[in-house]
Amino acid sequence: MPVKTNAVRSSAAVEDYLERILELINTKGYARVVDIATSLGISQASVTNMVQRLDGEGLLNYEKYRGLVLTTAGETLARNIARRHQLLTDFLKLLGVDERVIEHDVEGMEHHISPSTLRAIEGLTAQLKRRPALLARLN
Amino acid sequence: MPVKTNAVRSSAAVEDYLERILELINTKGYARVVDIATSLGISQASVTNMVQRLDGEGLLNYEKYRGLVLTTAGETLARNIARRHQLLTDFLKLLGVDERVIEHDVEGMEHHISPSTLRAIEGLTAQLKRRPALLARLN
DNA sequence: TAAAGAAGTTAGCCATGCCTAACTTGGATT
DNA sequence: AATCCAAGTTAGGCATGGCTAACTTCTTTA
Ligand SMILES: [Mn+2]
Ligand SMILES: [Mn+2]
Ligand SMILES: [Mn+2]
Ligand SMILES: [Mn+2]
Repeated sequence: MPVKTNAVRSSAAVEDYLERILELINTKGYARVVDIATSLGISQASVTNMVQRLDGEGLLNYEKYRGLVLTTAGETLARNIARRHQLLTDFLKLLGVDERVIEHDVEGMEHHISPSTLRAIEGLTAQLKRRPALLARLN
Repeated sequence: MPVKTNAVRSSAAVEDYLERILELINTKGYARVVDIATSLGISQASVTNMVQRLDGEGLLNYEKYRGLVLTTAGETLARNIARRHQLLTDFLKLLGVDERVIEHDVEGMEHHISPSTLRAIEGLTAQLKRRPALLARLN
């Protein structure tokens, strides 16, 4: 029978951690506690704490003093939030919003986008890329 | 000389309270603790607590056991978040997102929209309302 | 191989924002 | 005016997610 993957209920903080961990792994090949801390602008102690929690929740495998790898569940969540981040960024770039503002706003908004809203903005973004007519003089 | 209104740093929770209080006042004429609690789906105790805090922060005037009114600062904040809520709702409605999903997503997203992002989406929404051509077949 | 420094962990703390249970207040009913 | 009950408040607790300070482990270097 098909395996029912329990929809993990993840907070904004959890999503930010997973997203950043995946990004570090993709760019550096690994994600150390110190890297995660620096990248998120928080203390190493906070990262250690969260990493232990995520291990307990089965989102990553963590070996004390060693390192961590995302589980399948963790990577799925990470890719999912990364997708929302990317789409929102694309969309706002299209609208000509300043890069710094985009980063700030997307970092918050990305955690509140349901699948159907995501699809709608995705579709609109695609249309706008094709016909950028009405993008002139937006702000 | 011009009065510099200190930009009050408000959390998502504070914005939700203020927005709801303004809405209650606009529709019922007043905002009782029990109304706010029911409307936000939280306990009266939590509301009492927050209301006392908002009073301390000068966002409303609160008289124990009596009632409360928004200060100018509080009402400004309330109108501001209400505006973000309305715009996002309009925008997603235009995209054909389901009402329930809109409500859910907007309630979260509204707290992460900078002024320039707001203006950009505002402009886009206006354009789309004028030429709804590319809104066909979005989802 | 021993020491030093970087990385990681633990302990204890704090703010936010929610809860329930128990108590108080005030307005309506009689 | 006494009583009742809805509304309001207080006390105490909990989860989340930060922090610093102090300690431990690992790695690199002399
Ligand atoms: Mn984020
Ligand atoms: Mn992100
Ligand atoms: Mn909200
Ligand atoms: Mn709202």
